[in-house]
Amino acid sequence: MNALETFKQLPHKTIERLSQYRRALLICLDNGKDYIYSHEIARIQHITSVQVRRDLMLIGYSGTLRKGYNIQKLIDLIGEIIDSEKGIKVAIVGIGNLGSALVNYFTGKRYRLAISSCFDNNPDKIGQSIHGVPCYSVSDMQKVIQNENIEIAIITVPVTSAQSVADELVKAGVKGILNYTPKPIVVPDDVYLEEYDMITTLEKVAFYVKMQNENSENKQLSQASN
Amino acid sequence: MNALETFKQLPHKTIERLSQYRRALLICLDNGKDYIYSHEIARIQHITSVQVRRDLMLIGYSGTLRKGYNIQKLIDLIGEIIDSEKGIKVAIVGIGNLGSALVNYFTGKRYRLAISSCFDNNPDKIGQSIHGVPCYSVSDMQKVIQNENIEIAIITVPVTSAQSVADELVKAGVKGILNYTPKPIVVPDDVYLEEYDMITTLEKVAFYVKMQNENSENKQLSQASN
DNA sequence: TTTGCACTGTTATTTGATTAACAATATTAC
DNA sequence: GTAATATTGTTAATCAAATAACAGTGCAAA
Repeated sequence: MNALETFKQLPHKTIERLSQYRRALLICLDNGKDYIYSHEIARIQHITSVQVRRDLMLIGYSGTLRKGYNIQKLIDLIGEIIDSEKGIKVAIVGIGNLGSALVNYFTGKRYRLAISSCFDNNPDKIGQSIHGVPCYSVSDMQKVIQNENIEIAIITVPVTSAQSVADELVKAGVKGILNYTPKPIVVPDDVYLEEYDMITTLEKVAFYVKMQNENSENKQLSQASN
Repeated sequence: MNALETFKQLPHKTIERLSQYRRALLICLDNGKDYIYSHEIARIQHITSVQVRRDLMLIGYSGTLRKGYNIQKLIDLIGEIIDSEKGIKVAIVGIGNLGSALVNYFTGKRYRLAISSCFDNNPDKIGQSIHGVPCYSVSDMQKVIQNENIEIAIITVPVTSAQSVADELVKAGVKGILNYTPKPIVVPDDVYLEEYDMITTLEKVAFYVKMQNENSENKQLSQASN
């Protein structure tokens, strides 16, 4: 089995962690560090060192016994796995607060992912530059995406237009979509879709906080009755 | 085992889906629908109907054969599970674009979760109201959180101050933290922590897009050689 | 009736991810 | 040189989640 086949079968969670390892490693490199132990990476990421070693085993990287992993080499290998050689262009559709936050987040970083265009309906924004990224009208979206060869789109429009925007993006030929609206969208199988819903996450936190509160109330009650 | 114990053991993923079911159900209710089948819920959420029925089984809700689930009752039950009777107050720390987006997202909705305060260092923002939510100085954070009895905080500050903000929040007594900065933070065990990293998600999408591209290139190659 | 159908509800199986266990070995301390 | 130690690397076991299989049942149509 060649490298491509191996990488394709990496667990989804491992892919996520590799991205996180790399960011931690880049910081370590900046701090002048050359080698790092699995338990150091683990500590930064709040996971176990076994998990780290297992992930690195899966990508076929070997460290040096009692010396750890060569940071630069590991960064390079992770890059080989998750980056595209030619780079990938990303568009953001919907320049509200969330859209602006994302543009701001990503631009000027050293990633192989470039936010190359953004789209909105607001005439005040069309034609402007958002943190250095040109903003176009949504009506020009298909044209721009094809001309610029944009492969990934992030949807941050109001929930009501999420599906229609997604449909257009698919027509324009994007290969991956990241949907930040709270409504699930439908895309063909050959378009990779990732969805994230902030409300759900907050409600989840609230649930576990509630559970803990009820827990400690119960404890107090049972203590009082003793 | 009482209801509390049952709910506490629900799978994390089920909790997330319950939050999503409820939002879908509220929309159905607004549309004048009374009953809904598991496969209808499944279709909206892009999951299988078995998954839906299994989740509802876990929370002990029974539908009516050949009629489906009573939407209002199901909404109420989900509320009993994930909402706190008294409501929970939430603070947002860091009113950049992402912070504003979140305030905007949550306020005025019918959730039992209220964004009651936000915090920033920028003097232009302190004392102002952000989408109707008062903005205080970070230096007053502990005081405000305790006075207002805020239990959950969302961190959207620049990554460099994430940990120190978290430390203060813990000292102030929050029970749950949602960290949107790309760096993992450390909190005591009794504080529920949820972290989300947009860069990781985008890199993950990029990875799968890359895989698909290489896949189709290979296919073309092998077709060409035939 | 009674037969088929369209649902729900539950248990069993499979899959995916994490954790545990431990073998292998270079380095250090003595 | 030898024993102890700290590390990596791999396989085995466990845990969590999703899926499959199917039993149960009321309604509708014949």
